[in-house]
Amino acid sequence: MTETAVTGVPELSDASAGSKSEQAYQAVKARIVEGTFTPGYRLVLSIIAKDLGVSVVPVREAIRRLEAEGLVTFERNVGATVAGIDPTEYLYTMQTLSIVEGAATALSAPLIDGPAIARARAINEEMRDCLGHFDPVRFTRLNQDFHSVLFEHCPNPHILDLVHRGWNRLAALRSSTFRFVPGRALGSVEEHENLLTLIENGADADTIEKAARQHRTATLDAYLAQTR
Amino acid sequence: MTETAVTGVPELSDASAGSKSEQAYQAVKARIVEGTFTPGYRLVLSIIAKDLGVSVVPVREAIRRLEAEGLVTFERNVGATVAGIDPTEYLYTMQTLSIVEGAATALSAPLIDGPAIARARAINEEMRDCLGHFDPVRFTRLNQDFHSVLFEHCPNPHILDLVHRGWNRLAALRSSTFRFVPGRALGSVEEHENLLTLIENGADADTIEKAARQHRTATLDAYLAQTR
DNA sequence: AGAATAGTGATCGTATACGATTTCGTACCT
DNA sequence: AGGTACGAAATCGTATACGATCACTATTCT
Repeated sequence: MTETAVTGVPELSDASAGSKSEQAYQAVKARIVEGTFTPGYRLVLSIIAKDLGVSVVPVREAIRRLEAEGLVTFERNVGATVAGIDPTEYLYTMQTLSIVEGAATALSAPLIDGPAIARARAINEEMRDCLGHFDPVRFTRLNQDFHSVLFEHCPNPHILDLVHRGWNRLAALRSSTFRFVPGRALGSVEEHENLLTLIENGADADTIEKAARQHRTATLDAYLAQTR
Repeated sequence: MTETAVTGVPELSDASAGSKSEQAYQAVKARIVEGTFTPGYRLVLSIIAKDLGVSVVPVREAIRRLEAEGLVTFERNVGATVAGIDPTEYLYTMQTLSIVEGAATALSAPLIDGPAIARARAINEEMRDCLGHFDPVRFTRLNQDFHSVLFEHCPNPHILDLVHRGWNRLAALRSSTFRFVPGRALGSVEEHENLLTLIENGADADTIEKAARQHRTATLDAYLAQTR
């Protein structure tokens, strides 16, 4: 019926994946990550089903999958809401992310070649440019690109998956809990450069892991200092 | 005739939780972890539904949740099978587990009090006893108990969750891929004792993390040496 | 005989319908 | 006036039915 009733969110049914469960999963996930559905938002199965032009069964399945990823909380006979209102969750997520990102960086480091480092460095310089004009969205996106380059050859897909899940959680939290910390951005860029140098020089895994971990921890500390 | 069919509904095995999705989830998960459903086992929705006395919809949902946890692989219009036939998966899982267990141990260490250490040590001594009579099942169970004591006060639930997921994956793999390595058991017990001493003496987080990580890595190495 | 193809059975995918549970508003009682 | 009990609306939970897709087999053409 209401095929394109949802405007402003173009790609919902055209999601290349075959099954409607998959479409629903991708659609809801995208809305959470991009901030359309903010933490605490009530996800009513029937409404989402109607918006997406599918039945409730595939939507229900999608919600459950999102629950398994920690993006949604689900209560029997009550309903689903977008997770992540609690600042404590932010702390847990950042801590976990510091660990898995550290490991992912250390594992990837030996496999990063010259061109990849050059690409990462270019992205980082773009980030440095961003510092002048206040643009948190762009900065965050570039930050993710930077780390994506570092991880693209990570030999352990499980760890990479954990990193992506952490990023998704953060994206969901960002819109409400997390606020861009201006004073932190410069340090972040410097640490990136630092990390690249370590990788270039073939530093040992332990050093790289520690540096990557602290890079994430520093962001957490900055957040804590700001909210105090 | 079938109007009062409700009275004759057979028990859903050992299920306990409320919704049937949950029951199906727990039931299938238990069968995978305990080894009734071995890797490669074909999970036909309709058969499982019939076995459990429920419809296919909740079973389908349960399977998808298990897929998200990595215990099941699912292919559209083909079916679901118990995951984990690939030895490479074993490697990935062990590597990931070494990282998250290491972090969990380091985070928990400062919170482990005297009685807990005593309990862990008692379990470890039981494991030492096991070395004489060949009993891999009991050994594995005690090993899990040992680490559970260490982690029971882990301040970050996300990390703890990752540990448990890893354990579940291993349990699913164990029955086929993994074989008990007799020569490794003694080393494992020694490392446990080592770990306890470190914790008792208040060693710094880095040392403990590294020790815990190597404890897991050593098992992986032993497996690799054996299969060569 | 070998390969391509059409037919058949099995299994998944989703829509619809109905039942179960919770929540919230309203009226009643104390 | 405050609290409690009842009832209606909303929402989730699951069974059933039917359609779509895939694997496998038998048949036919070259």
